[in-house]
Amino acid sequence: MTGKTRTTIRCLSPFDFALSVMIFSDGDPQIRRYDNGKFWQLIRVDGQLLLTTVTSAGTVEEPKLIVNLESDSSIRKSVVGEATGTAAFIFNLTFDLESFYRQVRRDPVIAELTCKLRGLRSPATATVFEALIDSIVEQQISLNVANKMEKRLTKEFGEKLVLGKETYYAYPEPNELASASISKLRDCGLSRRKGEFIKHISMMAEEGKLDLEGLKDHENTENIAAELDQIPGVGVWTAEMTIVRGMHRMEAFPADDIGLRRVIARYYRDGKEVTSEEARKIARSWGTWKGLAGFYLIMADALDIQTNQRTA
DNA sequence: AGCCAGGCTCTCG
DNA sequence: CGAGAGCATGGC
Repeated sequence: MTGKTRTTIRCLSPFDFALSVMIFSDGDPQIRRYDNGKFWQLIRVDGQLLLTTVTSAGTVEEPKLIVNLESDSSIRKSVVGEATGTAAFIFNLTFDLESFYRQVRRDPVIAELTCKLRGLRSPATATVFEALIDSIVEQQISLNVANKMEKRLTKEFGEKLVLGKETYYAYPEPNELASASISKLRDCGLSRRKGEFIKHISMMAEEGKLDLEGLKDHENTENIAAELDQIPGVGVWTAEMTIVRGMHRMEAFPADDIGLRRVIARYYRDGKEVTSEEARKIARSWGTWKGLAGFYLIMADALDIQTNQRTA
């Protein structure tokens, strides 16, 4: 028995769906991908895996999303609500972009980019766990290499959903990585060290000694960073990346990030390298959501957008 | 070939 | 304590 259902989501304006999911254009079709107007990935609700396909049915100024859910068993009504809620979280649909735009007016570079990339929202992972594990995988090595390892991790340890002749993989749950052997983690390309950190974190999460998802509810973002920083294998960079990409706390600003420093160098220093201290200084005029401003820079760079503004 | 990639920890001195 | 080595793979 299979289940299929369709629903729509209203979104806070503006929202440019195609622009926001463009980064998944080269994604693995069995894991997470954007292609030909469609975004898809598995979403887990109460242990049930749902192939979630999202398309746009509106405009940037009057956005509306269509969500199709498909599973290998029947889909209950309450599951539909939770799955669409997760989708809304992934795309950060309730964030007030206009007040972000108002805040960055002081900085001519970001202000210009927010006009050219109007409606861009930064996608997040469905769980904090996924953001944290991926960030550990991405420590030090190139994104290209890290992404390959993440795919191997997902296909090796994640649960799969078979629909017709297609197979999809969900991101591994804590228990699935907690019971992984170090040598199998090594086979995914991870260093022994990283394998041990990931296994340890997964065990802590599985045993309830580490409530990663609960961190989302903490008032103070700096406290969350401090708590994450205590975890073995997690430093400032990993904590901030996890907060930004797993919680949508865009007030966090990963100034240590080499990729972010590179785009800051491009748009503010004519390509001349900046230290993390300089990056922080430049970001002072970006208002509350500095992490989101950074994301705009990264996307602008990826799309090779030129700016007229230049600050010396 | 060797160096470097969205870091972090451990070990010396 | 601060500096430095070591780790993993793959692209250039």
